[in-house]
Amino acid sequence: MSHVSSARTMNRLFAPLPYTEWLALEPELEWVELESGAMLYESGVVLKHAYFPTSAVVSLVSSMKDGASVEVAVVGNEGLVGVGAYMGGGRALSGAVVQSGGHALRMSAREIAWHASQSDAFMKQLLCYTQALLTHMAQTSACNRHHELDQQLCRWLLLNLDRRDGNELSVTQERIAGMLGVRREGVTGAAMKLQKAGLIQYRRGRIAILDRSGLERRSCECYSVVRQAYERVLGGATAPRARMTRTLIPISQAGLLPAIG
Amino acid sequence: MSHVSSARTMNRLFAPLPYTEWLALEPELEWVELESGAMLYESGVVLKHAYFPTSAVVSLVSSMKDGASVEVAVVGNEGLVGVGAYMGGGRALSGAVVQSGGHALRMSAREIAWHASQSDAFMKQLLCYTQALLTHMAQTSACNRHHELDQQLCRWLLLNLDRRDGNELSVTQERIAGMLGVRREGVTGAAMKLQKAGLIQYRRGRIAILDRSGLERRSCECYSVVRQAYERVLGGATAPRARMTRTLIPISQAGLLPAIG
DNA sequence: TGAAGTCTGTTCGGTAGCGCACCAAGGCCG
DNA sequence: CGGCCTTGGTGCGCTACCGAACAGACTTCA
Repeated sequence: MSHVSSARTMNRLFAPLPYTEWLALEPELEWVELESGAMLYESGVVLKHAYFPTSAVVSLVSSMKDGASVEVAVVGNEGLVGVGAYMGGGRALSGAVVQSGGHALRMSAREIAWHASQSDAFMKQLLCYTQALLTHMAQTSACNRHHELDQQLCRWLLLNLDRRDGNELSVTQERIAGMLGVRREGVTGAAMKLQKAGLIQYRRGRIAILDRSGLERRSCECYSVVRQAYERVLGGATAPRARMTRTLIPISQAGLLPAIG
Repeated sequence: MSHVSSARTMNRLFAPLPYTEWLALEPELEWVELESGAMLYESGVVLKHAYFPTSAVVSLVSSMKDGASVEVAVVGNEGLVGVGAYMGGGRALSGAVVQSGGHALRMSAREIAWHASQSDAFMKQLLCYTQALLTHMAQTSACNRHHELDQQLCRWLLLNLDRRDGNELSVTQERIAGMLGVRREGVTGAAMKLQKAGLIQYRRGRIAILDRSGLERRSCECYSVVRQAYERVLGGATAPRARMTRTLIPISQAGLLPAIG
């Protein structure tokens, strides 16, 4: 697995670690491929692993008995899925669904708890991320309550775009509806508004973003609040992923990424 | 301040600490009185203190530019307000409003960060609480989206009751509306439903709970999910506060608690 | 006792989103 | 090619909640 040695640059939590501490973590990391739509775990279960997405994007979802659900946060290569693994209890605080297929590094819950307790630098990274996650969740909650559907859709698209390559998302309106906690028809309506405004283009499970800054303008304040929360906590080198990776050589990822979808 | 020595039993986070670690923390704790309605801090500011409520109850609130707001969690003597103080960044992730007046212990942000890094047991308590808080926030978010106002009101009343003495809350409908992120009139309607059902009695800024188990039945699942999250993480000794304190000698608190309201 | 302020109850029109049912258009596969 | 499944677009009645305005009731304090 020669990929693992480059993992440090592919999940941003690892980047600031001293080299010696990285060496201790590396043997515990395992590459996994996450398929779009897969459920990593359900709320409340005992966590076996924590996942550090590299190219994948994962949604944290809170769901009710009757099947209704809402996304409470999104995780890309700036964070990890399964914070419960090092916070005690070791249980999942919400469900985790792969929003957009790709790769991740995973570490067993036991190992991550152990290494967090041993390495101050690693723990600091985990805690900083968790704090940003709290902000993310709080803002999402307020946004769901007060803002209109098309604004929420803008926020959702932007937060997902920032965690992916390219300017297209492979997602059905049905899935988005589940994340925003509304009906599919509602998303249809909101998406059409954005399409008529020339911001996006929708075609059967694929959304192409035509005007990103237009989306940002149309979005509510929540997007930038959340984004700033991550930037503040993770340091300056946190430009949106799309911008970051555009300057990378795509070949290094060609071997990792199958057709996105 | 002879009260401080009893603080260990009055905020549950301290209870499980080894005695020697408690001795290290105690000198840093300061009693403060929190007045109902006071804002401890606003979202995003640099935290000066973290607060460990004893008899007070504090709401964590996410608010938008236009003044709209939602409560994302409630904190009583099972937790602390200002988790950002030990998570890096040191900034408030949300606003904090005193929901119900009373007392709290506070510690400077610097000291709490320092002691958390020094004491594994203390850090464990903090992290366990933070995990429960995450669950609380996730569930609240889903509840706000999917459940009806009178169910949400039940949840809100119960979560606040569990963190207070007695079976009365001193709170205006206006304030509740701000917490649930709805209009005051909506709360009036929901409260009247509950009153007609014989569950509560409302009179000008005071709600008396007439039938607690009825409220629990009428509430959505969210109340019990949240409550179990705290019980699981904080250990078995986490009966609702109302039940717990009914068996305590009230004299020890008479000196602390002014007229509630 | 009276006036001012606070809190709750009520009304009325407007609207965003729900639930349901149905159709139309891709895309997939035999 | 034709059938099937998935996905997206539409219409319609309904309900919960919004926005604003106002009246009544309780509390406080002069």
